Amino acid sequence: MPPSPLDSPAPPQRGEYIAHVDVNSFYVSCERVFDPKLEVRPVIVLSNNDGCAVARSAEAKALGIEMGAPWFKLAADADRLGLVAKSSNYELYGEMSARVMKLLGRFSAWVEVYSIDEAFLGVSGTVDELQALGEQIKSEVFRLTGLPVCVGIATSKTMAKMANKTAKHIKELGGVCVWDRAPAQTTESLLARLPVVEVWGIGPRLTKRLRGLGIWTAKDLRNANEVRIRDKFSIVQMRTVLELRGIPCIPMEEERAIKDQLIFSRSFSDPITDRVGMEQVMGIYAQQASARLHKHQKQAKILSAWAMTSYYNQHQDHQPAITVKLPGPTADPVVLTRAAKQLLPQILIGVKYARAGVVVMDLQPCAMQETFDPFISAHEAKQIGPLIQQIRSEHGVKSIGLGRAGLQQGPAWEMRREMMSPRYTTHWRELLTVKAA
DNA sequence: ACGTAGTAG
DNA sequence: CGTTCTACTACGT
Repeated sequence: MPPSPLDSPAPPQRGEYIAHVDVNSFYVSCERVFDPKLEVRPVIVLSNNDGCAVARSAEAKALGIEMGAPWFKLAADADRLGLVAKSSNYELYGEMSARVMKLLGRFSAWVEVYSIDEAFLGVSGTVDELQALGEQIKSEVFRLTGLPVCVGIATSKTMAKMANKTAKHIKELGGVCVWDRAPAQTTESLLARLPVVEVWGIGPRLTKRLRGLGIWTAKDLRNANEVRIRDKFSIVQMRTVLELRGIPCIPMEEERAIKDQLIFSRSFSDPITDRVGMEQVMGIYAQQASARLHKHQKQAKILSAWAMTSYYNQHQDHQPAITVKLPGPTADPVVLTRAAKQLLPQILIGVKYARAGVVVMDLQPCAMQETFDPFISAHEAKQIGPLIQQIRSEHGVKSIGLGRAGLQQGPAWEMRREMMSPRYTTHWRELLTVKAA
């Protein structure tokens, strides 16, 4: 039956929705909770090594400070601008995150923790009920943690993210945006003004290629032929097109009990140009990976190691990498170190390597039972890894280490603070040597 | 199965 | 001179 002006208003439709909750400038907001003087000032939080800005307050953004802006370019002007920079305090952020996520569990039994400061919630109701729910989430999180969040609610994850972005940008919304509650005219114009790079899942490379197809805005992408998009790009981008139409294609996920891989990688304060230096790095990184595997009670079946020159090094570009099948599932530092050092033959003398990393993959939980395994290594059987961890916890992390990674007087790069992540570095730079094999 | 590309936060 | 770190999915071979 065609609608007529005499019809009573449609009864409010209850529907299944997804709420996206995101803490505003998360790291900065955490700092502000414990240091209110930072309110109203432009504040940034720096990455490891105090390398670049990874979180910016609204005031800092207003100063034109970009995400990833290198601190060395900002430091000179900081005083003049009244800019406050803080080094990362990941322990603090992790704990604040846990508080927020626990709170969100009160509003939905279906919470997917997407990142340290974001979650998706399965919710349902009329758009007005959802508006009230969003406002309640926002005020309760603030009341109980001191952290400001925005809430976006829509029928797909991509649109929930879009709604959240809208809530952040249009301050009249008060930090909550229920997409379907806004007049179509409004949402259409929002999509038409939003550059396609702002869409969740569309990065700079895809943006360039999409422009070649005449797709510049979120609206252009939504209206694109999804099959054509799939053929030109991949199934992922086709899903994005459908999600922009409000059709959920990205399911809510269970918490991943077992991560697929674990990475330890760092940039060096000074480049490494020889195999001895790289050998030491591989030893340290492999032992870090081992420690994390132990902590999570996991074992790995595959190890990759890689090194690379700086992205900014115009003269050299070398990215050696290896992948090694481990003799069996293991977290043993001796086995992992030996595997990681297989990268060394590929290291070219004189090339300035700027970073390196160790990746362990194909992770599985440690078997609880003590099974007979003819392939288990001698060190593993003797539990060298757990022993090292225990000694470190009792005598400090500088007390013990394997091979070159245990040298207390390492080469210059090792002593630079830039080598270290804010939490772990203060520990593992002070290792001693022990012969384990 | 493995290496590469791209993306997110 | 110098620009983070971790983790995922998809694709090509």
